[in-house]
Amino acid sequence: MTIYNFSQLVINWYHINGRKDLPWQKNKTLYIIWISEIMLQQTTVKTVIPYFKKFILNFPNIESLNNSSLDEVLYLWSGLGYYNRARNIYKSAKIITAKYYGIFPSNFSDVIKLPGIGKSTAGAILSLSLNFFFPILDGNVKRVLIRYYGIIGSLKDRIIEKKLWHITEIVTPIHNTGKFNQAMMDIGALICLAKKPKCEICPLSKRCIAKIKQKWENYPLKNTKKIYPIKTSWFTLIQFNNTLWMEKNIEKKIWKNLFCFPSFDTEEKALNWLKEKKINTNTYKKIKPFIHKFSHFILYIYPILIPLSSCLKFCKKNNTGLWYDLKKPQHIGLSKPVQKILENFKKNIF
DNA sequence: CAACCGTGGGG
DNA sequence: TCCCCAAGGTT
Repeated sequence: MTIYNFSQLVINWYHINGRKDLPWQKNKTLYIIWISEIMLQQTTVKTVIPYFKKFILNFPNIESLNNSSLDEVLYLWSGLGYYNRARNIYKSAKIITAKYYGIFPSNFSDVIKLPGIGKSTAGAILSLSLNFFFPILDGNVKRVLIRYYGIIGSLKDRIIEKKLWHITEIVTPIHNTGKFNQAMMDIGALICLAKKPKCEICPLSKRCIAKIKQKWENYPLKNTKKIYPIKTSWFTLIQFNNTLWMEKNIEKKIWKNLFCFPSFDTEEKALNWLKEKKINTNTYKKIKPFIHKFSHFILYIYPILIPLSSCLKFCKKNNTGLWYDLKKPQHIGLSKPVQKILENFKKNIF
């Protein structure tokens, strides 16, 4: 099959079956596509949609982002994960304002220099928004190509990665690049599923090597599974009336710049810290522990509740602590476990 | 360059 | 329940 036929099959399929009504497809400006592409990194469409709508409503353009605070951006990102993406969007808004007069750049070398934008995302932004000729290589495209061409290997293999880039550069058409790229992602997300692909409705099944060999499970080869370490964290919920004490994660790598309860990897450290702050540790109440799974480790969270009868002053470097008001929540970034604890607290479960 | 960076959901 | 995966990029 010629390359022309490959891209033509994909584009023809797109005209009938492709997704054209996603929230970021109504007005495909560089800004809209940029935000959506960042949100969609390693995240499903279903999860992204409500976050995207809320984000665009609050930040309709680069200027609004530039005039905002990082806390406000992280507030709208809370629960979505991979918070570096939000920090990079904020950084990018500053860069775009300073370097490009507030207008999102439209040439590849400028776009890819922005933090959080790699080769594939840069290509996606420019092709989906402006129909520029740039190939992409996301998880969807990788899976479609690796099956269609019957490539033996793991997605983590650098050589496979390079080979796939070479192929996507060849199959991507010069015209209708935007439609083609969208179609490849649609086929990957709706048909060429990781598990149980729907080959019977796939426009590429006729010459797909994985389909012909009846071995889609082997494309791509599965990675050897890793054992994830287990870590523990004691969350100290210091309560005064309707407020809880929180501190911004500065030095911690995880949940950086988000707010969290003072946390310690052992109960002893938590108790010592409380004693340092002259808080009576005889009255604290243990709350049911729960597990939070990350992509690379498992965290056992042990919340302990310490009600105060009078408000204490805490010192935190750079004034990055605050009394979180449950009745009038500050706009700050919160991780999922912290959000869950706050919800339970509001429901009076503790 | 392998490890790091979150979270939700499907099978 | 458990395991794997999902529109990646950075260090």
